[in-house]
Amino acid sequence: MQEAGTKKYSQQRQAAVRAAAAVFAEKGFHGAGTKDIAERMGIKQGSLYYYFKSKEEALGEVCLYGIQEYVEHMATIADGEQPFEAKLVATVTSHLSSYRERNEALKVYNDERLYLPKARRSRLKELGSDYRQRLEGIFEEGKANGAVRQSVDCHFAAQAVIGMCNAWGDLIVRDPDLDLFMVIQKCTDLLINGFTKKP
Amino acid sequence: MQEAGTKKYSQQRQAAVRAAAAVFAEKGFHGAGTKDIAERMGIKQGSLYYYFKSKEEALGEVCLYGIQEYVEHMATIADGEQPFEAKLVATVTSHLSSYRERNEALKVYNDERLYLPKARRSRLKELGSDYRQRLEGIFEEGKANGAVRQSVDCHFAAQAVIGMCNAWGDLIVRDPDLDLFMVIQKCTDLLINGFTKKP
DNA sequence: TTCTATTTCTATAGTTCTATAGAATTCTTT
DNA sequence: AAAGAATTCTATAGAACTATAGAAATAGAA
Repeated sequence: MQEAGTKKYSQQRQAAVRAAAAVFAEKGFHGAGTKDIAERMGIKQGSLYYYFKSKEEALGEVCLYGIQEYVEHMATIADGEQPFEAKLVATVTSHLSSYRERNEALKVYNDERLYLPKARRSRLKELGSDYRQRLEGIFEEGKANGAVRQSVDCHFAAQAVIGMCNAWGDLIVRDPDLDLFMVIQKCTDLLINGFTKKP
Repeated sequence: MQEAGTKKYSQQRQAAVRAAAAVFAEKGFHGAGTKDIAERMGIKQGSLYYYFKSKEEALGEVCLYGIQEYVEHMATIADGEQPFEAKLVATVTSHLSSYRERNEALKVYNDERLYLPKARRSRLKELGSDYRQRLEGIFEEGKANGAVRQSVDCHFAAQAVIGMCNAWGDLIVRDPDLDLFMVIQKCTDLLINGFTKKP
């Protein structure tokens, strides 16, 4: 069995997670077979179970991989010293870029995580809440220092930003030719005009 | 076999489509079994094939059911005489309300239609394009008569509205206690502030 | 009622999929 | 090179699922 410390093992396991991410993103959790994942790695179906105890575990790993770093990045943004608008731009940029960089894992987190059993979902839930709360905090801070209109509901606003980014993220994953920076720029434009005061 | 004209048949078939919609929305196309759908109708698994030639056909019907009326409604809005803002409000209202009224079918259209074979998807694609184009037209009209800022990209704007509505629609389907009209009001607020000129 | 058409049921063939066991191979270290 | 550990393979049990065929039940019309 695996010695979790092995360098080769963890590299290959990372590859397994990425392969699973790609396949789950394309076919969905239930639509994807363990055979599809294995094939993408160039190994046989049964061999996949050297890396995962079950298909569900694979999904769990993909979701975690998909959201983890990106939540950490949000913490950095939220705790920073920048003004509201810069934080919003940074958030949208980070969120949308991660759809490209980390490939399909974030999409899988969004679309398939509900198929995980509750126990496996709790850690993901924490991370998701963490993200949303920090984003909410950015809006609250913005309201406090006058950048954001008083009528804005911060909880709604955070949800709206996340929802919009995910919707565009879907298109970004599906269409590799879509201009990422164009999308980032237009999204932030919309949000800034939508939430901040006019000079 | 079925005589398509029978009143009872079409009623029961409608029930079958709705049952399929509910199950597909909850478990996804591949995660759902024909048994689940049949059970929800109170019939046995095999009997379902009296109404559908295949599971795929069921999905096709659900998607069609999910988007059809709602596209027709959009045509009415787009061709109307109202000013830009009223059209935008009507669009968002129609879109989000249909997540409640027509239950889960629209969610299924959004999330599962890609699992249909191309042939079956073409009609849906038409309807979807139709919707987006008309929405784009509303923005163009708005630009022409000065309501919408000149810097707005109408194609982007239409996609953003759709994406935002779908994201909230997901939450609306998942959480029946979520206040629909609150969401509608806040979404339109954001969009109007984001896209129109300030007085 | 009796005949006919509609709807549902039972049973099953045939397929596909997950997970496991144990053998075979490859890599690492001594 | 030989031993031991890590990785992959083959083969398969066992479960689940789709779709079909034909029998049974139900409802409607004559």
